[in-house]
Amino acid sequence: MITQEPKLLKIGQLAHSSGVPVKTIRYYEDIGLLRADGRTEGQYRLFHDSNVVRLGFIKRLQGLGLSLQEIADCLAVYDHGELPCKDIHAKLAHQVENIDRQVTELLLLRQELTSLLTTWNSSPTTTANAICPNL
Amino acid sequence: MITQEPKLLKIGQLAHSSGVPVKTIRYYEDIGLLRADGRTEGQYRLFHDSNVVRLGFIKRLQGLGLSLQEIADCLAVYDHGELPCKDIHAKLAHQVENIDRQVTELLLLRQELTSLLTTWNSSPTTTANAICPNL
DNA sequence: GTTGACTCTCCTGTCCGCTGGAGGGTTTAT
DNA sequence: ATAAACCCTCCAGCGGACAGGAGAGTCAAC
Repeated sequence: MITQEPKLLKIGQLAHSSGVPVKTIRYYEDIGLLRADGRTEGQYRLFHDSNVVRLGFIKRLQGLGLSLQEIADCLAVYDHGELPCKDIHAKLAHQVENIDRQVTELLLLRQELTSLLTTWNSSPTTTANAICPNL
Repeated sequence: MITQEPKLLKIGQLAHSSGVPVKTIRYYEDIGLLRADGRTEGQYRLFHDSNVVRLGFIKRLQGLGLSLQEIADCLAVYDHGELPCKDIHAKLAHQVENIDRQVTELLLLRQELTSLLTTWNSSPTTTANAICPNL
């Protein structure tokens, strides 16, 4: 039986191996995204190393425009596999819908931009259309 | 020849027909997204009605997560069809890349979330995995 | 056992994108 | 002529997501 030791990290180590600043980690703990798994005698936070992954997850969600509050909701799914699930399930489903909407809008914008670009390319320096009509 | 009268709107009218609050319009003017096309005797702003469209554009871009600064850059394309274009062209192209990246990430997240949802559905109330392993 | 790096709490400041309010002038309708 | 609605400027504040720094305690190494 392989004893997989769950390493405990001090905040600086966690910061280092997650790429998230110490200050931010403390902030996340404050608002409940994270929980230290203990403290030393001298009140140093100790984090289970799984928090490296957790922070990665947070950062990924955040990179997609979710607010920390929304991320907290998502994390609740992981933390309590428990049964306020109904709400959370709905929320997640809702998020998925949001994503779909976002994607289609993005694609639309993408098209607009690229068409703008090609217009720009084809009429290289036509100062004529100084006040662009295609707005 | 059809004389297309360019209507001038007071800020309230512009607000009404664009759906953007008066305060916000003034703010946008402050930071240079918009320009009043004149003032009355008594210093009331007057806006060309094309600004209705302009505000719509701004709001759409904003809805897609662009900062007001980035939007300003985009608008510069319209306003000066002029030749800092090189930078702006690059920026727009960059935006397109960003969009692509965002879309792929969104789709990835979407998949994660849906798989989470289905897992949840299939194992209805398995309190067993209270601390979810698939983080 | 002392130095230097690390950490603690608490408080303040920053940037963004507004929003609210005070205090006061302007337009428009009647 | 007056009231209601509208507009002006300026300044303050707010929520989100941190970052900076003061002042003090702790840990690890030599």
